[in-house]
Amino acid sequence: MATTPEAAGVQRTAKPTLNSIARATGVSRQTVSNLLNDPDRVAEPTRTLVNDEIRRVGYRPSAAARQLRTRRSHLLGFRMRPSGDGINGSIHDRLLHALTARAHERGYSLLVFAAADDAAEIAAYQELRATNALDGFLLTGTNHGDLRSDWLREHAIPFVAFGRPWGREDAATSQVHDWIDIDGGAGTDDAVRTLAAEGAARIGFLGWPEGSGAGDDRFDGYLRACRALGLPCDLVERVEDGFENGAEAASRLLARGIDALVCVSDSLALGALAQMRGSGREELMAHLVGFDDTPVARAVGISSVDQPIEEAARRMVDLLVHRIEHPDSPPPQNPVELLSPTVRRRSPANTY
Amino acid sequence: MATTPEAAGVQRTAKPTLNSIARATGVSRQTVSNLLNDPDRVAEPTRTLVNDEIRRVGYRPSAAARQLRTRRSHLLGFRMRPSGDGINGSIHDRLLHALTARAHERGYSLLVFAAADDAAEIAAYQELRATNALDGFLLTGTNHGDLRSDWLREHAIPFVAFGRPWGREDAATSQVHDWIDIDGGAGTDDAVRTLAAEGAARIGFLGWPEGSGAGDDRFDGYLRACRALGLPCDLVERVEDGFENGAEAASRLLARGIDALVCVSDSLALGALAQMRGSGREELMAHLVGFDDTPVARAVGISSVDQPIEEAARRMVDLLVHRIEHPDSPPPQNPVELLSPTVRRRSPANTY
DNA sequence: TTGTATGCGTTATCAG
DNA sequence: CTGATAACGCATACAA
Repeated sequence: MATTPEAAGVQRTAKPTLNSIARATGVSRQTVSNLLNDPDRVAEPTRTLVNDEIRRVGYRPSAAARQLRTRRSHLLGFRMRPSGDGINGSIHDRLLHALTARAHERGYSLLVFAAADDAAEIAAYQELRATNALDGFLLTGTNHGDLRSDWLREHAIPFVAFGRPWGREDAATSQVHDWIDIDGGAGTDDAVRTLAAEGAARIGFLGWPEGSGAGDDRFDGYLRACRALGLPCDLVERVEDGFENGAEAASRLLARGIDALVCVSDSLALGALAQMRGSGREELMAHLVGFDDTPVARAVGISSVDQPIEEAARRMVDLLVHRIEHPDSPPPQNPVELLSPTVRRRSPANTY
Repeated sequence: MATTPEAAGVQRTAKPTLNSIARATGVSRQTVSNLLNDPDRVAEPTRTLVNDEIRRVGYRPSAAARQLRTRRSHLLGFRMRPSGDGINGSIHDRLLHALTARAHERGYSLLVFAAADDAAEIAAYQELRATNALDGFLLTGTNHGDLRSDWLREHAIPFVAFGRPWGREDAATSQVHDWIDIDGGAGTDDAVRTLAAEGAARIGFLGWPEGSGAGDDRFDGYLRACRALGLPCDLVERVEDGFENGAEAASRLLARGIDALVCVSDSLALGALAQMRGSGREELMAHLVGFDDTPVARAVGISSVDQPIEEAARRMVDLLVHRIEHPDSPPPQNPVELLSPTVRRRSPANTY
């Protein structure tokens, strides 16, 4: 890689270091260090002098050296999940992006890693923690009896989850660990009420099989609203996620007579939409609500429950950073938080 | 952080280090180091002795210390792009996942960062390179006169792009920098031929406005195939990406009389599909081809050009790692590579 | 084959 | 308010 010196006029100087700028300004090395970490400790004459030199040479502290000394990497771990359906997966993408942005604002970076299953994820924690000294982890997709959170807690590793610790009676308020979640039940509740206010009397529910935390939660919201409104609450189909399944289940619901439909995902909603059209029940298309407000729903014009992902990401990072930087002071914000989603009302594109 | 010693029975031992396991086994510190970096240099009796101890205490080398010494972080940078349309965005997600997995196999991790535009991305390179000592970068979405690649090249920072250096006559073979790309033109070419073989005579093209590398490339493929086949090649609409735009443009194409349609994205294809149905031209839906083979296309049953993203990711990582670890030996693989996509033929779900 | 010395860039401790 | 000294964990000549 022998670059001829004259060829690179721009920046042929060696990488600036604490030492080099100390020499250049005639102060000692730790004065420079102090200036960076605790500016008030250094008096005015030297302060600007050193500051100017720092800017002049474009000095940036070495994360490795700092990490070696402070045992902090300023790195947060995030596991990449397989794209899955992809329609709903876009929300994962959105979360990652929001987390990255917020972490950056707080002086942290995200280290992403792939893991096939939860066991592999735990192994990754261990490895990343030991070698790369990750300061904490951001979890997604918590499920019943989640092994990951247990492991992390046992090892006293800071983390915050997107999703409640499901499977506990007190899931919605449980403080077994820090978490931020979206109140899915409130979303379906709201959807039912919106539909009912528009005149729907037989509102169907198209959800996931019993057993998934988020799915059950959304089902509960449907139940709650229908009962409160005195509407039938047995127009229910619960199937695995996916377009095809949505279409099939919707056809059964259609046969039983519904005049509106709430779905727990946009994949299912899209399938239902197709079924409605296929069955010549186009008038129902405007009374269909999906979940996640994915780009597909926006494009096709399906109403959907919009989750405040960016807000959730902000809180997750803030909470985690607090746990890392002030391990034994209580966080300024609630360590468990249920955020409310919003129903985005729209009607299928007229051409569609 | 005062944890009572007796409370934590599990692992109260200090973090194992090169020194600690050297002491425990009675050898010197660098013997242990050697064992790790060049196992052959240490003789059999000691080898297993030390190895056992390493496993016993679960020793893992400190990345920070190693990085400080070797000036290598084993970290690769990847910029998160805004989700955008989201339909097409899922391919970005897929790429990131594949890159992460391959990097892991090669002993590297991905550091993701957010940047609003290319200028911010360059600033991020500089910062991440200086502080976190990233070994290299993975670029996506190269465009005409890309500033990022120029900057990286000037600063001799290893990188590989997903996308050609557009805007050069020799884009398809240009070696101005390492890149892997999908041969979009081959994809549309293939799509046209497939459609023609099935009897289509007036094949339309729904693409992006002139000026985007990938878009022009795909248009070229269409042109090439139509001319070779003696088919009209002027049934063209070029609009900004999106469902609505796709629907509108498709209606114009429909009016001009087409019997098949090739689109440069699944968003556009989905819009076109809607338009076809809305216009009572359902028979055309089976002769529609999108691009990227996104989950939406799979769900709805739109044919689509599938890009070998995983393959591309594998090559990108391998190439970049080679550049990092063997800066002046030529890479074993071609530093620029055009991968062929595959047309996934399907027909719209019958219920849809 | 194994051990000794030294330095990577930073922060912490404790003098002056 | 400033500066000397030590240490973080590892790798790399070099010497034995």
